[in-house]
Amino acid sequence: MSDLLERLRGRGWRLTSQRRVVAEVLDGDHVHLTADEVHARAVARLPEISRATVYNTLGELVGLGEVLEVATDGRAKRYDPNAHRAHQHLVCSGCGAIRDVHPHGDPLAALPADERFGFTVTAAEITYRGLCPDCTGQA
Amino acid sequence: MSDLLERLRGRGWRLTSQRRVVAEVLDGDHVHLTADEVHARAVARLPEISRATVYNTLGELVGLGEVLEVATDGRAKRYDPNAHRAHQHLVCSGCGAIRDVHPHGDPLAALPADERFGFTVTAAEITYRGLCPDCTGQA
DNA sequence: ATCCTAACTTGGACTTTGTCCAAGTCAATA
DNA sequence: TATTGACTTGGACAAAGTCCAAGTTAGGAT
Repeated sequence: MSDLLERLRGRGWRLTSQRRVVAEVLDGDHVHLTADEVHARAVARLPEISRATVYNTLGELVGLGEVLEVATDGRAKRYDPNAHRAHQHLVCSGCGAIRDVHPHGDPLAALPADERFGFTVTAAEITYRGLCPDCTGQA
Repeated sequence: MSDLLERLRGRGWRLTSQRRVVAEVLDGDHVHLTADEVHARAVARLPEISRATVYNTLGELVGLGEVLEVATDGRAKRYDPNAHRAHQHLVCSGCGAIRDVHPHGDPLAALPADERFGFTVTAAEITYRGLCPDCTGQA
């Protein structure tokens, strides 16, 4: 993730301790935290960081294309640092767990021209739903 | 939509004027209203209907499988009465317009077993994004 | 036809998630 | 190390939705 910070500094970002902490919190695979979760973890490292700054920083990272915003339910948005490899999401209907997944083929290809209604279609987001191993038993 | 009301009555629904109005508002193709929009249109027909009842009724219709809840952005959920024919959604990034679309092939088939992480996968929701004809020119 | 009652509706308070702003602080350049 | 514009802060505000006690009513029972 420190390469991320370097990259952002190259883009004129001022490197504050708050931004560093947010970037650190988002580091890793299969990370899909809500803004509040990011804030909670950031506070653990930098107690005085404010909610507003976390929202600002997340918004900037999304705008810069470094983090994806994922809305898998009607609740809080989640932030996914895995923005540089195309992927989709698999969500557990029981506990809400999320995994990054890689379906094969181009999802856009499945939408025929006569179903595009004149739109210029540029992306397809897929949410696969099911029960994770832990939740399959219970229910 | 009156067949819907009959069906629900068969399931023990009490047929109130409020529920009838909500069902009427949701009638049609390519309908993707937010709860507030449903409320506004319901009020036009039945001025004293409350927001709480609209939320209750929408929640019941979703629970009964008669209406789909669609969250295409991080904003308000939308309610789609076209629950009985499988379809996906095409959303305009400019103005938010939504169309029902029917990609071919089974979206689930594109997710290989080794990308399922032990989940029992039951559904795939696809959101295609792009610009509608009206928004393609501007931007 | 009318009565009864569980089911439904209501309005308002409350929660969650997120945005906005004026005032204070600080990273980075000179 | 002084300066300054970018950044951060906390609190007020807004949008979307939930919850609840009290009042109303659809529809079966009489």
